[in-house]
Amino acid sequence: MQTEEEILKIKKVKNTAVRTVVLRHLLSLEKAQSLKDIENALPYTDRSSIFRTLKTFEENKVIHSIEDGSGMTKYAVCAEGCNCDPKDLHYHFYCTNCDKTFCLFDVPIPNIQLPKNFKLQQANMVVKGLCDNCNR
Amino acid sequence: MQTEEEILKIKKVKNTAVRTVVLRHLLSLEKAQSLKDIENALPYTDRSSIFRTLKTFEENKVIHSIEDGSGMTKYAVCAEGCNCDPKDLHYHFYCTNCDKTFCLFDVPIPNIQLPKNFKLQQANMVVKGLCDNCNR
DNA sequence: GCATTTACCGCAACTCGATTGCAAAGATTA
DNA sequence: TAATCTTTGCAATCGAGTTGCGGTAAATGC
Repeated sequence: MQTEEEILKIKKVKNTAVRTVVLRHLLSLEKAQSLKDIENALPYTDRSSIFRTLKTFEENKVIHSIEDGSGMTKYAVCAEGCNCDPKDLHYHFYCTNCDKTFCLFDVPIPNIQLPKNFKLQQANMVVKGLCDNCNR
Repeated sequence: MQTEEEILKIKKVKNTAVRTVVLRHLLSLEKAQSLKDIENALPYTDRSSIFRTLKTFEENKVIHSIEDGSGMTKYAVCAEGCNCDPKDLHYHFYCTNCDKTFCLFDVPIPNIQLPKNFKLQQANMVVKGLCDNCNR
């Protein structure tokens, strides 16, 4: 497991107080977080600072964003070695009961045969249902 | 191809002026439309009426909604016989250049082996890239 | 056919997540 | 140190989505 400092260094993002605390928070959780989640967890850090930090992280591929259909964009730390290429794609699972979003790194994404002349750049694959905790 | 009246009858949705015009508009286009798209195309129809119409259509499985990551929910008419079950899933393609969203009915969705005790209800699979028109 | 109930429509207002302008504080460079 | 660039915090704004409400139209009961 890499530390915040190592990740920021590798991704060439300057280390600041807000960036460290946001990244540490994301690393400490296994689930994707919304801006509001992070804001609530870090009450002394300003929302717009967190917002801009997330944008910076995304541009530099420290994190990736997920549209899970909950109405809020969520963010999760990229896996080590991830370049956010199509090959780094993975499914996300959104629990419709507890509103949590999981990265399904272990579920392979098949090759998608697009129509002629369409070019794949990215994908956002969200599977919805009940997570193990809510499926009882 | 079914007419608006036939579809509404089959899906047990009462036919009204707004519903007819909205459904006709969606049927006339091969691409998924946002509320704003529809609003712009139907300048004499009120936004909230269109909004409620879309909600009604969605509840009654006349249309399905797509979160393509553009920030706006888009809507497309369900294929004939669609029940919006997981088996009726299909990929959507979002063109990052022209902002259009296509239903890829012909691309099969593989079985997704979820982690133990997770239950699939729905999915939102959006592939992003360039459409044939923009990929030149 | 007429009264009553229910559903639909249009307008305006509001909610809330996302985003931006700006000035102060901090870091970097010359 | 001075000049420059970046980051931060606050407040304001934007825009998609949603709702309350009164009026109108359609369906139902008598």
